[in-house]
Amino acid sequence: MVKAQAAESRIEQLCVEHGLKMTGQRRVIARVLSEADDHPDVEELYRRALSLDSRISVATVYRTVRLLEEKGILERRDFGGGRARYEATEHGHHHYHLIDVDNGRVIEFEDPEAEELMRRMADRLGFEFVSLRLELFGKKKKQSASAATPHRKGETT
Amino acid sequence: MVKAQAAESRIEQLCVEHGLKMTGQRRVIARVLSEADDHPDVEELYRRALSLDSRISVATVYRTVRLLEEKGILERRDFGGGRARYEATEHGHHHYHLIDVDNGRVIEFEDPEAEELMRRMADRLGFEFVSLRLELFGKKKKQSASAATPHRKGETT
DNA sequence: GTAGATGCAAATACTTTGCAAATGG
DNA sequence: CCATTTGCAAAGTATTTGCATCTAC
Repeated sequence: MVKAQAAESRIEQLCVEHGLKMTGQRRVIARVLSEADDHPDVEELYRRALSLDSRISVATVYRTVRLLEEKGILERRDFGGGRARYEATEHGHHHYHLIDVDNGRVIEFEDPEAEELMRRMADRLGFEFVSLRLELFGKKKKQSASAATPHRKGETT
Repeated sequence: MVKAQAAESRIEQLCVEHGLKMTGQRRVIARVLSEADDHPDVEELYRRALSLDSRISVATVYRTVRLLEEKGILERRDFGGGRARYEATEHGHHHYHLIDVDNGRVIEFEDPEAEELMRRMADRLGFEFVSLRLELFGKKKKQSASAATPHRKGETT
């Protein structure tokens, strides 16, 4: 009684839960997104999807990321440079991005205080908090006397 | 000995200080930018410039905002919606933006804590703080029991 | 006088869309 | 089956650029 089938990717599961029709193309794109640990733009998603299945067009990638964004499964990011970047929506623990201005690399970090602070700020301004966009730009320091890099989640593109 | 001439706009002064050649078009665009208290996109800057002087092309507006951004006189913003928005760089006291998700209106606010917090975060991650992009998205609350709206700077588009 | 700025239109870059053919539930 | 989705190419936006002409310094 074991289902002998290629494992459903995490994002594919979410698609099914949202009642989306799972075409071959969507399955591939969902898989690419599930396996990505960076912030690919559409062109890059298309490239990765093509390497898994050649019968995908870039228009479908555009349509799919738009759909998944509307469903709240994906989040669109803008790190400058014109093109939108995508990453899977995370449930509770939000993270933010530090962009290395010298090479464009992106480091994710968490900061529980930041959201707390901004929730209070929204409240004071008479608004209900919806979301927060927080991007830090910095240059890597040369000398590293401190070994600790707390809250660091990883470095990607 | 009084110079009888149309007052130099603040941004025009900055242009001169940066050694830019002051053409008629640049003077007009500088004036429009100096007088703006909102976050106009290129199309809007072009419209305002045209109303002061008809011999300006949109290409020049694009070229000028790019130049002024490179010189650090202007800052480019992205509030979603595809087009870049511009505002004059402020010296010391930075402000951030709260975007009303219902109507796209933008409210500026200050928060000394936010930058402090992010400077420390950058430091912990081994980076030298360069800048911070912070945008808050919210919905206006209905009932307003609190009269105080501290740090509020103004509401624009 | 001359390096640099401008206008115009064509080019680019990213994204969306119309339509006929293909397909998932 | 039939409502949806897809591919393709054309259309849309926002922005940049080549080139001849103009202009600030």
